[in-house]
Amino acid sequence: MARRERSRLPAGQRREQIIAAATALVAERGFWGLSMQDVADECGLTVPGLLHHVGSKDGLLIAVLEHRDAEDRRSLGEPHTRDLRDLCAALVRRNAGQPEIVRLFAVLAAESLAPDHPAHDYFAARQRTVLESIAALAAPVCPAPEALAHQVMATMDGLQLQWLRDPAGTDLVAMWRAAAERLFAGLSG
Amino acid sequence: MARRERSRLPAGQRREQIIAAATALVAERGFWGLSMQDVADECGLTVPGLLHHVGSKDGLLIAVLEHRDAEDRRSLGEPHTRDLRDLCAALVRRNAGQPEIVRLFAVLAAESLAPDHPAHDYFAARQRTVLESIAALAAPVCPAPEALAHQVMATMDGLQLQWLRDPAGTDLVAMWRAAAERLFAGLSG
DNA sequence: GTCTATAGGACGATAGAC
DNA sequence: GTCTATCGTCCTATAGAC
Repeated sequence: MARRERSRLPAGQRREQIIAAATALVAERGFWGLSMQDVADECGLTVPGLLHHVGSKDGLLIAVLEHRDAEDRRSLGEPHTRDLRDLCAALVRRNAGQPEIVRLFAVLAAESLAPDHPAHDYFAARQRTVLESIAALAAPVCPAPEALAHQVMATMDGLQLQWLRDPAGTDLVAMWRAAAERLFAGLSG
Repeated sequence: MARRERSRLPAGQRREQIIAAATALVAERGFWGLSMQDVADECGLTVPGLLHHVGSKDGLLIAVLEHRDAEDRRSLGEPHTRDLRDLCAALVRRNAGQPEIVRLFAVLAAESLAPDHPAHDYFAARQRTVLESIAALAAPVCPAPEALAHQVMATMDGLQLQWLRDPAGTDLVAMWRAAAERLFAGLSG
């Protein structure tokens, strides 16, 4: 990566730029493999300049994840007002258009299994809420909503990994369509 | 981790010890997060002593993966002589007893999405062969064996991630049993 | 087969000037 | 808001003795 031009920016813009650069680099290398130097270079900053904005390397990761959450809330609306089948399809369609974000989550989800990873608690909480949301949506039409929730989440995560590993030879939306048919076959809804 | 006693060992035993230690540490931190110093400490060696056996850090990872492959071949027998449903159940049962190995693969599978990761090609090839094996087993009893293969692999990988994140609150074998019912419901076999 | 010694960097973070 | 300078630590890898 070439070092960019240096210039003075307002703090808000600079922060956005930093988060965008860090998102790409964390998706590529994970958190353990991320270097502040690379992020700084990408932004046309020195490392102390970068640290002025995010405080520490952990702070940078937290900023990235919080920014993602805000984006998600803005774009997805109220999940509990939708049908489970439609919600999943919409989610898959959206993910198919932003492989870099999907990769960010895939890499961090695995890396953060380690209890001392800075995103460990974040991903533990995320798993709980995702499973609960799916189960709540499935409850009216399924006799075992928790079991279905586990399977739905697993299928989405697993298919995404396959797709990220072979984006050219693989169609995420098509794979999900086929999988959903089996997943939702017996539902009364 | 405390530094162990130093002693001279035959090369074969030392290699096994190194691979065991590295397996645990890679599962914990991934490859980018692995340090040769930690592996050496765990084995009661200095870093140059460790490098004498594995050549380089990449060489250590390759040794770990090759050792896993050998173990798998020894323990699983000929996969194509079995029924798909039974094979999956056996695999899940086995994985439920070795969370550390499952974590090794989960972490490396995500990390190795990066094209310059030393295990990138390994995991790309692995995905191809796993999908082909499942599809071959499914072909006699399923009209769309490739689609089923994607879904079976995705479900196993995804459930394993959920289980690793919450081993106490989650039962891998039970989750798979419930999922398999939906997965294999319409099969003619 | 294992060591000591060391090269040669990269790392995250801080202090303080501007 | 960004810099220079620097600290102390960690890293992989090599050379050569034993």
